Amino acid sequence: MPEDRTLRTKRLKMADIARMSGVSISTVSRALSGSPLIPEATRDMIAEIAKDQGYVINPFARGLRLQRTQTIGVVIPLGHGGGQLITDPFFLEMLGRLADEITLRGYEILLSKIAPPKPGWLDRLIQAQRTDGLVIIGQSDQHEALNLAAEGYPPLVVWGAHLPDQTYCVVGLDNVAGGRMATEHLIGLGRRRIAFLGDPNLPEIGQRHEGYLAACRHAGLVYDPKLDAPVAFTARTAEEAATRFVAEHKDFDGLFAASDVIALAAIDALKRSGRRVPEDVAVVGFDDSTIAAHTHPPLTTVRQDLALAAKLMIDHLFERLDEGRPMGTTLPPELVVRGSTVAA
Amino acid sequence: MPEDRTLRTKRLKMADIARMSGVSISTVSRALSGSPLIPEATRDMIAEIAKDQGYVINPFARGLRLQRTQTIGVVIPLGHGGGQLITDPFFLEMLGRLADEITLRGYEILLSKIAPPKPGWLDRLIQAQRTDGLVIIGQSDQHEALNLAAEGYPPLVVWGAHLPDQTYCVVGLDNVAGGRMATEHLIGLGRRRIAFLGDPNLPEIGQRHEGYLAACRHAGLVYDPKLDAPVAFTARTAEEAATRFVAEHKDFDGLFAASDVIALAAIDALKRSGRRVPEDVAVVGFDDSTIAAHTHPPLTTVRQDLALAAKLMIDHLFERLDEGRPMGTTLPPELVVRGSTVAA
DNA sequence: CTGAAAGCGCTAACAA
DNA sequence: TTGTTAGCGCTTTCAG
Repeated sequence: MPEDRTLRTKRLKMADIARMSGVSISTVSRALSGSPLIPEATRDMIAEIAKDQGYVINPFARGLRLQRTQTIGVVIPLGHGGGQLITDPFFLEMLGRLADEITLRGYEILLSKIAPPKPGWLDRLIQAQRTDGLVIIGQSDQHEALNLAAEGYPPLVVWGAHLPDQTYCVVGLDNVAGGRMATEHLIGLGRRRIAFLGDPNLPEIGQRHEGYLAACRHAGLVYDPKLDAPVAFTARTAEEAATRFVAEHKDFDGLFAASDVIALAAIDALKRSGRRVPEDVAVVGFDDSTIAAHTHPPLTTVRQDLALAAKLMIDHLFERLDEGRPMGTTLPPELVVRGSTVAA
Repeated sequence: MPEDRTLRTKRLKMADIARMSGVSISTVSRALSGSPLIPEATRDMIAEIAKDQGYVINPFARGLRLQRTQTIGVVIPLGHGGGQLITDPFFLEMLGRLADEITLRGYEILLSKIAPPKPGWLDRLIQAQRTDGLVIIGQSDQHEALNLAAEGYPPLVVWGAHLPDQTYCVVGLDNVAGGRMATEHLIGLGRRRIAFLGDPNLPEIGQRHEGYLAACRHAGLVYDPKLDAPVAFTARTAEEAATRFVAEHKDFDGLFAASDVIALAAIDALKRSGRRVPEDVAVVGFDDSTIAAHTHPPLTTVRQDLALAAKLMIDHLFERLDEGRPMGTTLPPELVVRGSTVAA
């Protein structure tokens, strides 16, 4: 197995392979790209020499020439709280799924964390021409920037909320339905004082919040802004808010959290404050992360199918790399009932 | 804010900025790279025009010329089980931490999943010259390949086990100590029939297994190979093995799992088989993933500090990008005791 | 201080 | 069927 030898010191270029094969550079180029102009025998001979030598085409040179990079950019804009770190299991799992889909299609993945997004960040990403297309995980507060960029740059797909005036391609859950579903579940269990935990300035959370409000209204519950805290995607703020709810509102008996991480943090805080879950307060999360099924109590949550979501996003992206202009897909939410709302 | 305008249709190049600024391309190049040859006034003028136009240097052209990419490759070799997907929270969290550290230093991240590693995979990655350096998450079964590649390629850092004949730079836990620690904890609780779950062909797991054996031996326990199952990092195989243990070994009372994911799957299986955790079987995991603190019961586990690990890896990598040749760091494991071994 | 020009490694007319 | 050649967009000698 020649390619298992120790690494040759020199980086080879096509000219080296050409010399070794006794042909010109163009012939090597054509042979390695499988051009029908080159007879099979020559092609195989060159391919073998290249392989033996461990030669790999320099993607920068190739990219410069072809104006294609064989790379998809995966971008995580962190416009809100959560500090600078990518830690929420939701992002991480989505990233893993996207990586699988992109690799499957023979593309490379360039990962960018934008924290915080500064004016022009998306333009710069596009202008740099480092990638053939862009997948944005989460709109954050960048709806306007996305709308502007999408006008002149088709290969862009976003995970997030569907917004009325949006001109870019979005794959996302029906968050209003998800929020309604979660809240109706709590109401159906007889809960009447239902709190909300999550930052509605983020489009997805805003829509989950809408669903929450709609469900409350429909059931004739009074909306109490004191039970509605715009916490970020971090454990700390969620714990503080939950602790405050307990202290200030003895009668609150239900909680809809905008993510599983928030829900877990809140449950911890509730327990510490002496409330039982689900007996005193029933809790619903959002995402159905891997954790949700294993927590104590197991978390009732709204499931997002990230494997499917990632596949759809990349499918759409590749259509857009051609002539297609799919405008996105809305996925149905699914309520997964577990012990945090219904005692086992 | 000019850069918030809609995207210009045309991709600009340096020549365009040169024309607009009334200078030559070389001057623009020098100005944008902050060369002291250019007077500040000219430099600012050019920088402003470039910014106004949303111009960004083409990294492929620059990379081709400079033979530097400003990119670090993060590689996940999946030589073993776990199928083709990146799903284990350990990988995902490590990836997130690395991304933070790399971004911090102004480098881009190229993410590669290698599943399964084929002969020459590492050479090809290196030869492609797409990255200035490589971080490998987990040795998988690629110790030999890493050793060979490291000879001629300094900017390589690996997360994994320290092996005696290793020539590459490794950051990793003292896994033997971790395994011993976990097992001694179980023994200290009076457990005598302790099972192991994990594939010792992976170097890290092999060392945890060594620690497990050493602790058992030291305590005078008889080693029973029937309580030692080489399961992969997936829930399914772990559940099967745990179920089998229960069926075939009525007296087994302790379990050391090579990862938290394995531990959780095993706990599920144990519960389904009617065993109580920790009363009937005490369970220790490994990793202290975010989940561990929230499971039922909360998981006793061996903590790996991934934030620190990621920082060390990237520090070492950048030293190696210069003249430094750090050979790695061994991190101390830390036992976190929770409810899966000691009832609350 | 500034510009002209060579060349990084590759692909694709265009010629032969 | 193959080779010659002109760039892709940038940096950097070298010459003013």
